[in-house]
Amino acid sequence: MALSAALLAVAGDLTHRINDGVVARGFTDIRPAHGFAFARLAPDGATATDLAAHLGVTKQAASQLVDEIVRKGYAERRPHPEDARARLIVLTGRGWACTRAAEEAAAEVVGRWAELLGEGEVRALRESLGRIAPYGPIRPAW
Amino acid sequence: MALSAALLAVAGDLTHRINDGVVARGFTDIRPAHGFAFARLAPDGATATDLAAHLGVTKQAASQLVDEIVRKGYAERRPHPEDARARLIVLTGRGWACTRAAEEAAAEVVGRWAELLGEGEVRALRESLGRIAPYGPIRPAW
DNA sequence: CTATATGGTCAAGCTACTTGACTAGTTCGT
DNA sequence: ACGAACTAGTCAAGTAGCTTGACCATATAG
Repeated sequence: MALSAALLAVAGDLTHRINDGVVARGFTDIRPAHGFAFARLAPDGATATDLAAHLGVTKQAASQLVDEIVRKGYAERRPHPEDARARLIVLTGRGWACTRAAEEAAAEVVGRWAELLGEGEVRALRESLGRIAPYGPIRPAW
Repeated sequence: MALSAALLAVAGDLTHRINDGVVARGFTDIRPAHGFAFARLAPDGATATDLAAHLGVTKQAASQLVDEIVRKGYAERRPHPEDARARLIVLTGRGWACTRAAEEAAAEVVGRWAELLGEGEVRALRESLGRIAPYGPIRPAW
């Protein structure tokens, strides 16, 4: 199997399994895309435009996504401390809980890889992928 | 950076770069999803239902995708030799050319990785990913 | 202090998917 | 061998998540 095909197959499977794990932990109303958004919001919040750039979509699409996660109680819009035009989107408690659930689910999958490959090989994998990972937006796979 | 995040970032980037490479080679009217379809059709053709299972979508969606690539000249529907209900979808010359273009583009990206990591590490990467790659459908990343 | 750029919203439209209902052909059970 | 159940594919309608375009409010540069 070609490297690129294997990589895409593993990535698709990983996304799917993380989503399943998050759903299994009781967060049934979100999609994988939201997880990528949460990852950007997690440290200190972000503006809708930041989020748009991170996800590689228009700011309108990002704004709609924010509407949704706000409506579902995962985040809230606050006035931005330094720019009266902007809003700072921050995770709520529920948002953080969901983020932790995603991390647990991801760790579970990686744990299964460790059983197949061994710890050393998993470390090497992380190391290699980390060195070729891009800086730009995290896009959906297609 | 976490392993799962790095993997998804690399996969998203790879998909995007392959698509760019395919477009640069003159195939401007297709999307990454079509490439996954071509991969399934390439050896000996497949039925729409096979394709649906491979892509993880409904057969109606697969059928619509087939409509599109037939209309654009990448594939054609033939009567199935063994089942009068079914149609065998096979690539045309243009479909094969596009598939080769995608392989070239993928090889180009992997070549860049080899510059960053070295040949040995790329081999190890392929080996590791091959061992954790799933058998099921190749899904879009989300 | 005017001109231009930027953050965000509103509205409308598009596209790739979905669900549901159906026809034509195949396979299984007796 | 014949009817029941299953399977390949299509037609039609609906939906979700994105897009483009127009716009307002605030910020920044000349």
